[in-house]
Amino acid sequence: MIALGKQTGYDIKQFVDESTRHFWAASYGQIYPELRRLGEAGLITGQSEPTGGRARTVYQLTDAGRAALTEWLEPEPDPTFEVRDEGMLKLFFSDLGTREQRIRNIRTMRERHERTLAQLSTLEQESGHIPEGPRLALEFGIDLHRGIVEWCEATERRLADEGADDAG
Amino acid sequence: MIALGKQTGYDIKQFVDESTRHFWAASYGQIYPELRRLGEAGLITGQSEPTGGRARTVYQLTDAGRAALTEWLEPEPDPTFEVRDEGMLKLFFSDLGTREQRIRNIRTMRERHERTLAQLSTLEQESGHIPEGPRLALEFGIDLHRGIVEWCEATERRLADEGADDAG
DNA sequence: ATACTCATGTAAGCTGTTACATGATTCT
DNA sequence: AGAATCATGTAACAGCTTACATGAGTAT
Repeated sequence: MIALGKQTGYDIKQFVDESTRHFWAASYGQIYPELRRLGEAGLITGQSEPTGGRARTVYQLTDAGRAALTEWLEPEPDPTFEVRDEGMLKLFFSDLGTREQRIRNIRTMRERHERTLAQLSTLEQESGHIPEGPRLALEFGIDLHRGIVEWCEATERRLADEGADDAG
Repeated sequence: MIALGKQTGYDIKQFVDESTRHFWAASYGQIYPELRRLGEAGLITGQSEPTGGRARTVYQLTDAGRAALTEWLEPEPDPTFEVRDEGMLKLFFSDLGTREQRIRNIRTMRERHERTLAQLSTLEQESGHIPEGPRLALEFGIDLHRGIVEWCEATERRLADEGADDAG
């Protein structure tokens, strides 16, 4: 983030929340201690640059930091891909509930992903020039959540049809 | 899991690893302490049923446990959906590296999701009768990872074409 | 014999969230 | 005057992983 010109912990937090949040979130409780650790490790340096009487520390990469970044950029054979999906967990166990509950659960999932999709689409519209990396990540997110919404729609229809068969 | 007939901590771990793992993982370090806590809360009871000289505790739901489960099954308005995607993070920052590195990164991502897809497909083939909930979760996983693989393929092609333009 | 599976559990540590505390500056 | 934003930071806790320890039963 510092390499992209984000100077302060606050900057980084703002940027994470409007960019990587959907595939890699971060909180102040992570960011500030991490800046301290990166400083101690000699990968970044911080200068105090207050705005008036307001404390403010701006960071830059050191040579060692740039080298570490270059190394990190190299793809690894088995990158972390972890998901925690509460809606899917409830769907998995939905045989223990009612049919109607299962349908409502999928609807709730769909609405959740529709909200995320709307956020990402807004982001896409609002952003003017955007570097290739962030643009690919954004397009990926839109595709992913659209795909999930479509899956929910299709499944809702299927379950509704099966219900109609039962009634008829 | 106990409601689905998984009796021991070991059982639960095995089952998680072949079913919910891709959207909700769990380790022994979570499972055994959680069984103790659920027992203390009066939601489950455990009986010692050794197999020969091998210690073994089988669990069942109490009435309170069944009630808690029924309540949990009800969908919540904003269910957790969290992703940690290291490949996407590297792609996001890929403007700081080389074009060739970016392409290799997407390829690595694709291979990672192809492996997951293969696992899920095998699971689908091998499983005979499977309840609706788990079946929907499995189909979702297959759709999701296939979608990601296709996105990677399309993006790899696009980046390769752009590279060809530059060279020509 | 040997390896694998069944089975239980914990200690140490890492990662990360939530909530709070603090206070200056800027916008309305 | 009051609200929003800029800015830094921590304490307590929640959640989870990794690695280890232990040992019986079962298949090759």
